[in-house]
Formats: sequence, C-alpha cells, structure tokens
Amino acid sequence: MAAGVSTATVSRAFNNPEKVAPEVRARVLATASALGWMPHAAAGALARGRTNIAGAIIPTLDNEIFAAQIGGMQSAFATRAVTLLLGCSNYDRDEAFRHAQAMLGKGVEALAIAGEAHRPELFETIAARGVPYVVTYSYRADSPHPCVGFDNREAFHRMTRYLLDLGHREIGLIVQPVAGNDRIEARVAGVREALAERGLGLRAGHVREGEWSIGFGRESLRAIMSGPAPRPASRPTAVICGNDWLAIGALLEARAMGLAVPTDLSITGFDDVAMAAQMEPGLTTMRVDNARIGSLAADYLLERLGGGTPSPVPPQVPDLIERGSTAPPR
Amino acid sequence: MAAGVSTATVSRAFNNPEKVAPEVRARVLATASALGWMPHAAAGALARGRTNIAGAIIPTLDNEIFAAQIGGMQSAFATRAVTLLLGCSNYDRDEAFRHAQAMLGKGVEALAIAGEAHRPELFETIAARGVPYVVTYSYRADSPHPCVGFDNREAFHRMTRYLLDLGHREIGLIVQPVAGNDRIEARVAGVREALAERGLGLRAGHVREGEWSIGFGRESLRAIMSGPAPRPASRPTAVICGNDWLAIGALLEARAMGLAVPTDLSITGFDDVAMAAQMEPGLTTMRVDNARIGSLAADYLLERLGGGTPSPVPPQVPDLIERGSTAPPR
DNA sequence: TTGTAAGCGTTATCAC
DNA sequence: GTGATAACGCTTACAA
Repeated sequence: MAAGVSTATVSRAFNNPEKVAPEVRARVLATASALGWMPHAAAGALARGRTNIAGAIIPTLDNEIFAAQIGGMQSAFATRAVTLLLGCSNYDRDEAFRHAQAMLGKGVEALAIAGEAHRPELFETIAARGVPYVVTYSYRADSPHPCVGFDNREAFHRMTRYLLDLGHREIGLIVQPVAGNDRIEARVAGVREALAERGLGLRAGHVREGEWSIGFGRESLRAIMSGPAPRPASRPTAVICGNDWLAIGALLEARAMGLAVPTDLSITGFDDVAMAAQMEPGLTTMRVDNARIGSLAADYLLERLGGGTPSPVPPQVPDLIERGSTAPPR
Repeated sequence: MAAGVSTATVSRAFNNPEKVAPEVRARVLATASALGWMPHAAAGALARGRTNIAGAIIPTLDNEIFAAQIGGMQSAFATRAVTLLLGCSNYDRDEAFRHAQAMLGKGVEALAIAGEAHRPELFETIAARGVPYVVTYSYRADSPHPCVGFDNREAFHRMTRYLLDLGHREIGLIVQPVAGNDRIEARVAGVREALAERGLGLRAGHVREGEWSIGFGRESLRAIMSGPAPRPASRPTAVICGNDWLAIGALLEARAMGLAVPTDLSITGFDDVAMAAQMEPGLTTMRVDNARIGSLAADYLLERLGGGTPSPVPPQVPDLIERGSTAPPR
C-alpha cells in the first residue's frame, strides 16, 4: 500500500487498532484519509461474513407513527454502526414479502417487521435463515413472534371501558381498513369485547371502516349520526375512532352538524398527534412512544446480534389522555 | 451444486436467463427455492463492482415532508431493484457528513441529500468518488449542485407579494430555525426581498424564529401582536409562517386573543398539511408534491447510474392555495 | 449451452 | 507487531 505496509496491517489498523503499533496506525490512517480511501464494505462483509445491515419493513412512511418508529430505530442502530435498510409495503403482503426477500439477499442480519399479518412464508424464510427478527407496533402475549409494541386489543378495550364507565351504552366506531392489518383488527376486537362484557354490542350502522383521513372521519360521523334511526335513542352517544385524524374529522363534523361535544356526543382518538390537544374541546386519546418502540426493537435485535439472549421486551402501555371531548352522556 | 450444474450456470440462470437452457434454468430456480438459497449480494457486489444501493440523507423523518420524499424515492428506486439506505442528520452537519461517509463505505452508487447547507467536505468526498448525487427539496438556479426541488426564496417571495398586493404593509414572520438550514434561510430572504422591492422591511419585534410546532406558533403570534407597540398601527396586519403547523398555532392563538382572521389579521402557512383546509377559516398556504420530488430525484439518479446524462430536473413550482385566512387589511 | 478458472477487496490464520 | 496467503461467494471472460 501507499503507506508502505501490507493490506493485513491496514485492515488491523482499522479494525483492531490495539494490535498495531501506534506509529504505524497513525501513518495508515493518515494516508488513507489523504487518498480518500475507505474500506470496501462489501468485500469486508464477504470476508467477515457479517454485513452490519439491519432491515425494517413498515406499511408506509406517510403515517407519522411508523416514521417515528423508523427514526428511533435508525438512531439506535447507528450507535452500533449498523445501517438500516427500509422497505415500505403499502399494506400489501406480497410487497412486504418481496422486501423481506430482497433484504435477506442483501444480507441483513436482523429484521424488524411491523405487525404480524403477513404471508407465512415471510416468517418461514426468515426463520430458515436464522435471522433474528421482531414484530413491531403490536403485542400479543400469545404471539409466536417476539414483539415490541403494545397490545392493541387491550388498549381499545380500555378506552371502551372508560366510555362505558362514563355511562355510555350506544357506541359508534370509525376505523382504518381492517383487511390485512392485525393492529386494527385487534382494536376492533378490543372494543367488541369490552362491550360484550356489559352485554352490549356494536350496531352495524354505527361502524365505519375506511382510509384514515380527516375527510373520512367527517363523512363517517355524519353517516353514523344521521343514519336511518328508528328512534333517536339508538344514535350513539360516543364514537371511538381508530386514530386521531379520524377523530378530528369526527369532531369537526359534529360541530358542523350542531352537535355539542362532549354534551351530545363523546369522541375519542388514538396516537395523541400534536393537533389533538389543540382542538376545541381537546381530544381524549391514547399516547404511545413510537420512537421508543423503534429504539427498543433495535436494542433487542442488537443484543441478539451480539450473541446474547435478550429478555423479551415488556409490552408498552399507552397512556389514556383524558381531555374535553369525553363526558358522561346527557 | 445440488442442481448438478456449475456455479457459473447458477449465476447465469439468475442474471442472464436467456443465456441458459430453459430446462436447466427451471431446474436451477427450483432447487434454489427448495433450498431457500439466495445469491449473496455482498459477494455479487464485490465481483460485479456494483452494489445496487442508493443512499438518502435527510434531517429527520419527523417532518412529513421528508417522510413523503423518502417514500417516493424508495418506490422509484424499488422498481429498479435499488435499495435505499437512509440516514437522518437531525439538522447536524457533522452527523450528515458521517452518514455520507458511512454510506460511501457501504458502496452506495448514488446519493440524495436534502439541502445544500452542508460541510464542504461532504460534497468533496462524494465528488472524489465520482458518485452521482442530487440536492433535494431546494432549488437555486445558480447552485453548483444538481437540484430536485423548488426555489424556496421564490416561493416566499411570491407569498409575500401576494400579501402586499392585498394591501398589507406591516408583515410579521414566524419561521423554523435558520441556522444550518438553507431552505429556511432562502425563505426569509424571499420575504425580505419582496418587502424591499416596495420599500418595506421586517421590524425586529415582528420576527420570531424557533422550532416548528403549534406551540411555538401560538407563543410567537402572541409575542408579535402584544409586543411593545408605540402605536397600534405598527402591529402587523399579516403574518407569514414558515410552515403550516406554525400557522395553525398562530391561527389558534389569534382566535384566543380575540383577533378576527382574516379581518384583523391575515395568516399564511406552507406545505398544505391536511389540517390546513380544515381550520376555520381555511389556511392560505402553498403546496409542494414531496413524494414527487423524491421520485424525480430517484429517476434522475437512476438515469445517471444507467450511464445516461439526464437533463436537469426543472424546478418544481409550489401552488399557492388561497383560503380564508387571508384578505385585504381592514 | 455449459464448465473452468481468475479475479473482486477484504479478513483471518499462520508464520516470522 | 507485521507480512504472506488462503478463504469468502459470486461474476465473467474464455474454453470446450
């Protein structure tokens, strides 16, 4: 090499600084930076059998909860010089599977996958390669996978019970598309379960499922509150929304319809986006630290990469944030 | 190999399907999938001298504009089997530089970098390696770098002129931190320039700079509108905000202060987040297709990777969306 | 059409 | 403490 040493020494200078004479080391590093030289990672990966690459598969970055999760994961991995490969499935199982395959091919040493509603081959392929992985954002005690997240069913069960305890009996529900989304499925199940425990249920006309947007929240609230009601008593006195944007839409539409919140109608959201606290009245919602879920997932995987057997990550517990949008029914 | 063929044939079966007998090809693919075998990307990269990896460096995923950009970029790259390495600098030049170095080491073949306010070494290192790159989200006609984005100065110049044409003469400004952020710097410059063209300027007490949050928007508006005013006439009749969240905060605070928008005060934002249209009154703002910026950047880079000389991407032009938050001053 | 064999740029194992 | 040298798992002339 230009520094007058063998390639072996260069390699050591970079990877095992203590195994090389300080003076030589300095010279190597100096010429390297003078030449703008950099170890070729692919060659290193091949020789070492390690790539220092991890992968994350999420539905989409459009959703701030996943963006936050990836941000947290990325920082945590960066502290150990692990780079993050990102794949967005757009809520498509096949696309998620393709991303997983591509990542495995690129030699990812660990994989974080949002949710567990995936093609079985996905987990099989990962297992076949012995690559450590976690399912993020969701948590089920009896899941076959290691999870880092919270129990969606339990969270919505809690929110529903909160409304029931306030005295509500007729409850509406506006959620994101359930198909292929185990988190939403669990949320709906949580609501139904809590209702069933009090001998109640969800009326078909009081449930709406569609894209999570303010617009769909508005439209859904109007449909629910002005549907063919045999008697006004069957109109819900509370509406649970799958996330804050749906809830904000519902809140705005309630105002537009002349319904007083929370007097005529209670509304709840999920995520505690910045806007939730700013609404009039403030939105009752639940908060999860998504960046933390990302960094916990990364830490877990890093530990496994280091050969350790990390203890399972305990489920995160969302905070129920009570604001002005909920109250006992009139 | 297990399929009874040489490694060369396996390689061809995967990379040059037409160069191998269909029957053999089928057998190879079949045994490969049966064994769960997959070409080792690092080895391939080493032998071929190509990694099929691109990198993107952005400040943070917390900001939906960057998240959207990365989403668009990722999809566009995915269509050509290029995977995206992501790095977040948290608005720190050193961190951005470190990410760039790490990515170059990983063998990225193209780089997209948000903004041009970076350490000069960053661009030098990239140039030294001959890696194609683009600066995203910002555009300046006389920039030394290839840009994919819009002219931030021009956009805010336009917005300011719009307010001036409505008849405003005293204008306030609430923006994100300028330090190390060329996009924001350009926006402020655009405002000052438009004012200067009419012989006007920004009063010190009417300018606020801080984190882009609803909270800072509120706090800033209150400070601006209740500052030590020698005479009420010097209070601004319009406030330009660096993004929609600041503007939404300003709008909410104006309402809280009993100021009528737009009668007493006009307010403008930037980005057209979903909430902007839902405010009362709707927020006048500007919209940019961020996902498109991402995919345009990826397409440009892909073209360069293919050996082509893509024509420079024309600057995107934000739409000025006029809503109820602006009107002539009283 | 298929096989042989020489790299690709590191790391790791030996000697020295 | 340092230098040869054999892997690592592929791609790609070149031969057959």
